[in-house]
Amino acid sequence: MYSTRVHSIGKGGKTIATRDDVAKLAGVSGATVSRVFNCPESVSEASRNIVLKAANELNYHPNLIAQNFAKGITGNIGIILPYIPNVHIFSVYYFSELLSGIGQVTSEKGFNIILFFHDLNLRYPNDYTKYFKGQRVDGCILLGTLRNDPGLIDLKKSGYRFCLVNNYIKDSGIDFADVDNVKGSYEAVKYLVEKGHKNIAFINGPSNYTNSIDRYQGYCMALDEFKIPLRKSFILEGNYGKKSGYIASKKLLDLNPVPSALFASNDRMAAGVIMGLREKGISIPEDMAVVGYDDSDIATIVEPNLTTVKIPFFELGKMCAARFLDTLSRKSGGFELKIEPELIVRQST
Amino acid sequence: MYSTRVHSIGKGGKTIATRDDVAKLAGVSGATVSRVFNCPESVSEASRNIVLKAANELNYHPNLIAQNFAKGITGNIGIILPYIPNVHIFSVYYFSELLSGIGQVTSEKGFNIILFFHDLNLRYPNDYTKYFKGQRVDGCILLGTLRNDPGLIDLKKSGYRFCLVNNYIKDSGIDFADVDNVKGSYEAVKYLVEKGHKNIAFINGPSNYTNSIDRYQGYCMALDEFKIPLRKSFILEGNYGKKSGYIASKKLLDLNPVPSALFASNDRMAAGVIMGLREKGISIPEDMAVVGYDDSDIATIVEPNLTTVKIPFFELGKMCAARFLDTLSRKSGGFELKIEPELIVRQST
DNA sequence: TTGTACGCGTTATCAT
DNA sequence: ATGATAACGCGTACAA
Repeated sequence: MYSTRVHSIGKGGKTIATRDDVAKLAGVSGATVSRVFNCPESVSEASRNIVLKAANELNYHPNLIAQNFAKGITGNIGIILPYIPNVHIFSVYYFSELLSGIGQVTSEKGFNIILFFHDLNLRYPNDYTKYFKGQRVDGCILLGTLRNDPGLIDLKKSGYRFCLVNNYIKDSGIDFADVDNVKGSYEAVKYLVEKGHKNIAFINGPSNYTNSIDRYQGYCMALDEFKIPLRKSFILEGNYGKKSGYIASKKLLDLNPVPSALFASNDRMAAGVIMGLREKGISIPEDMAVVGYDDSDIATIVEPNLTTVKIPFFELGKMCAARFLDTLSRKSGGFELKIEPELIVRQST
Repeated sequence: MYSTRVHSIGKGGKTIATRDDVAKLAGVSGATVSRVFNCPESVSEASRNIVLKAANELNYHPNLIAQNFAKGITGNIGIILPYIPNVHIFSVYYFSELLSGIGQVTSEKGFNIILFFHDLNLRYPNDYTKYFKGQRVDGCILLGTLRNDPGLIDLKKSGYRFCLVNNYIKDSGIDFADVDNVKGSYEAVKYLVEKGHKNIAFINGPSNYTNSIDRYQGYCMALDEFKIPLRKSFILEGNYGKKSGYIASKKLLDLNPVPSALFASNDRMAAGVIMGLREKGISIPEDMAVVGYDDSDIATIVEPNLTTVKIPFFELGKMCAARFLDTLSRKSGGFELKIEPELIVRQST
């Protein structure tokens, strides 16, 4: 009888040695082979050497899938990314940085990262449970989720293990790691006010991101503190893309009064604004001061370099992953992390 | 007797239903349950309905790990990324784009992507076989590998399934998807020559990348074609970072003769050069024409916008993944893909 | 069409 | 210190 399974066939037809192959060659039981690889101190030196020699001879390596399968874990952490066809999510600064940070921590702890591309174009509410149902991950970290997404509440109810980065839902009990965007925004606007600006326009991102809401709140707080009236007409909305900043810049000069400063809720939009203003002959910062947000690589590429609010996304990713892995192994309870941003002053103000 | 295994415990202590749980509830065998999920047409409608009802009641979902384990496949494609502590690899334009492209194709085909961070600081030669030995992936795509890395030859000999992106090794039999960088570079320099430039400096990336060698070759080819002598002093080396371009720009004006044009082998270095030249009061393109490479997002952010060679990395990632998955399923033989870049003319020339 | 039974490569328990 | 052996959840050849 002959098995048609492909299991032990790999590497161009060569057979892959299993634990029991090694056991047979070494003249010991399979259990002893396992012990040599898992708790070598519980095996006599003699047996250990025989087993290691046999393992080496057969080029044996424990099958990680089988190992995890037997242990009832996967060793995989899922990362759920928003996916919109032809939008290249990795090119967005903060996703890139976050992923690098998460990847560093998880790989140090021996976990694999599995990427899931979540199609946001599907009908509401988002079903995130599908990434957990096949039990191929021990838990997931969700990036780029929307504010008050009911799918997140459903996911929480389902009992699966997950956390959010760069978003949070108050009183939901959902773990998260985020930036204190209220404070970041407040500091930026406060700085402009202290430089003597009273007419400060604000171009924000879409309101379906918690980020945007928080940044708006910080803007209001700073104005309020200095008794500067809030003008609705000064609030513009972009989509965090450069082009939307460019478009917004065209409206800026038609405002009455014309603002002397602009706060953009990310650097890309700030770059678009600067491009648009330059076309109109406005010089920065003399005619208009501009403050960005993120301190992405763009901030030191645009001319003049951007004054901006620095968000340490890489660190955020690391912290989030570390806490999440702790939580998974039940070493700790839930977590709600907020890290502090920092204002970086450059030539655009 | 009571099992301490965590297998069926998840979701906060609730039990996860298995195939045999469903079978018992439905009053059929486990095999029938499997059939309902794998080849429903081979099951009578009556049984099928009973099984589906039971499965629904128990909230049953086949365990993907166990499924693949039984089938002897993993369903995972590994992506090996160069990892250097505190260097944020995802922030590099071409990694981001490639990953997005690969991710799109693999997820469409039902594969998971597992990211591996390969520490380049370990001693030579690179051992890539470790990512395969645990048999947790069906194959790997390697990004950012170095020219003639002996570790790649070793890996090929080992018989594991893999391919390269953005690199290749001649006559090695290693599958790859790359850009025709000789041609891209040739077109860029030819364009400068045709604009009347004779003194064209070149800032290249490190020579341990095949990319760099190819771009150098294209530069030489174009000069040769127009009988322009190659000046060694015109060849500068950077590290593909903005800062290295900035540093190189300082040497540019000391050359004799002073070049009237510069070709940089990526946009980041071109941006650095422009920044440096601006400090010296050199205006672009009047005093010095600058051409970049990649057409990354930076190209339209720097002022003036960069004339550059557009590399469709996203498409490259898609093509590579598609062919690689084909190869894995033995639908096709090896592949050697080279895609054509395109010159984009903007204001910097 | 359906059920039985074995195998996948481990871990972990229990005897010895 | 070591060996048998039962899980783990599923696919599937074979028999019925």
